[in-house]
Parts: sequence; C-alpha cells; structure tokens
Amino acid sequence: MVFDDIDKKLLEYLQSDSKQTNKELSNKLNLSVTAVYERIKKLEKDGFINKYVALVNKDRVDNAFVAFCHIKLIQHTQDYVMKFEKEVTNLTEVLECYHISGDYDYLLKVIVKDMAAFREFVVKKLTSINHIGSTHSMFVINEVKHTTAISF
Amino acid sequence: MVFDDIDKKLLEYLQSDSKQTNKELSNKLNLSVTAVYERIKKLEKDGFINKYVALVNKDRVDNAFVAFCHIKLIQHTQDYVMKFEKEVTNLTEVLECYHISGDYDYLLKVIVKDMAAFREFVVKKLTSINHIGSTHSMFVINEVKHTTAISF
DNA sequence: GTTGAAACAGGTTCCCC
DNA sequence: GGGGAACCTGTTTCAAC
Repeated sequence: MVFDDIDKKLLEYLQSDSKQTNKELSNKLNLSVTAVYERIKKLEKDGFINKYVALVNKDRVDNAFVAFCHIKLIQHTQDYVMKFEKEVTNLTEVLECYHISGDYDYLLKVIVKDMAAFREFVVKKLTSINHIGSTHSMFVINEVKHTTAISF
Repeated sequence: MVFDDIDKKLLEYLQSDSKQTNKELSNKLNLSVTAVYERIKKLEKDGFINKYVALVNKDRVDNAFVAFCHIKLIQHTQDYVMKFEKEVTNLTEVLECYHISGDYDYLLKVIVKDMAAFREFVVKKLTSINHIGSTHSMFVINEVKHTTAISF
C-alpha cells in the first residue's frame, strides 16, 4: 500500500484532534475535501487507525491513583504465560500490560482509587492469578507527560 | 457539578468509541438525543473530556520499537527537576513520563524505529540532558494490553 | 428531563478531469 | 489520483411540555 508523507501528516493531525473537519484538514494538507476523506477511509480500512476515542482528564476524576507493577512469573510454560496474559487483560484496573526484557517479566500500569484500593487490587486480584512469583510496585507521584500520539 | 452514573456510563462509551452518534448513545442510555448532546457538551466544558483523538495501530507502523527507561537524577533541586521535565516533555520519542516512587526518579515510555534508533536516542538526546545520574532500560517484547479507557 | 421540527454543517457519493 | 457539486445523515438550536 502507498503510505506517503501526506498520510503521515494526516495521522499526526488525527492523533492530536480527531474532531477536526475534513475541510480543516484539507487546508492544512493542501488537498481537496474528497482527497482527505478518501485517505482517512483508506487509513481506517487498512488498519492504521484503530479507533477514535475520547480522552478523559485524570485530574477531574476523583482519586485517580496510578501505579506500575513489575511482575515475575514462577514458570514460563506457554500455558502459564497465556493464562496470565488473559487474566490480566480482563482486569479493568490494568490499563497497560507489557511483556518486557529484564529482571521482571511484565510491566503493568494500574489505575485505582487510592492506596487502599491498590492494596486490595494486589492482594485480591493480582496475586490471586496463579503462577505469579514476585511483584514490585512503583507509585506515580506526578504525570509529567502522557500522549497517545506517535510521531512519524 | 452533578456527575452521576449516567455521565459515567457516557464517558465509558465515549472512551471506547467517540464516533458513535448521539442517537446510538441515546439508545444505550435510555435518554433523548438532546439530553445526550447536552451532557456531552457539559463534560467537555467542565474538562472531564480532554480531547478526541485517533488511536494509531502500532503494529502497522514500520518498526515501532517501544522501551521503558528508568532515570535517576544526580540532584533534586527544583531547578534541575523542572529543567529535566521540560526537556523530556519536548522529546517526541517520549510518549509518557512519570515521576515515580522507588529506586529511580522517573519512568519513561519511549517509541523509536528500532534498537539502533534507541541507542541513538539514549546517547544523543536523553543523556545529553544535564543532571541525569543513571538510566536503566527495559524493552517491550510484546504489548499484551493497552487501553486509554478508565473504568468508573 | 422529553419530543419534534427546523436550520445548518459536515460526511458521503458520484461524475468529471 | 484529485476536484466540484449534489445528496444525505447527524448535529445543533429552539420551542413547548
């Protein structure tokens, strides 16, 4: 597929504000509205754009406590790994989960109400998943930067 | 401000798909289109909704290499901290930056082309910021889960 | 908060180059 | 592939309840 510099620009614009009209985008890209429309549809169809979402302001949400959890599994058989990943994915408190290199196997980003809720989450939900060896938690003191936009 | 269970539901819907029509939302919430419209405008005005964005599929982007970097500062004077945070925020490779508890001061989520580009990033950009003591990097082997939607 | 209608803007389609 | 005009769907505003 063709994926040129205009598409990259377009993706950057849509990543920063998806509510722009095609007319606004056509001005920025020096294209016609139709061309913008067709390029966007193409990017959606070809899976470059996953979805369009509203981003919620964490500061306005009461008691948004964010933590990162390192997790080590006891064993790494395919069974254990797949089961762990499936169960972790189902936890609404887990916003992100990465299989990573290093001392630990996984890094989780978790959001809960407060420290008490975090303790509850670790004890009741996280460590109740079998095969977890050890965990190590870090608490977010301040969110310095957070963007969903990838630069091209 | 009133922020009831309907608003929470509405935010959850908009976080999962912001392109739904007000009519679709009105069906899900058992409200009129006008009521949905007014609630959304209120949530936007009151800052609950930061913005609307397109989420790009990392798998379709050539060579999206993601790493997490722990960073320790040499000193923690207000000057150093603010300068570091400002410079890190300006790096397009840095998607997220958190001031965290624990052995390190900061946790960064970085996206670059490949391992070579990561090395380049660390040597040329990251450690050229003054006052950085030590860094420790972890590489993402697989993204198991990634959502921007907070549950209420 | 609801309904309905009217006005408008934007998305979508089609035909042209 | 891009441009222009017609069409159509959704948003926005307003009235009355």
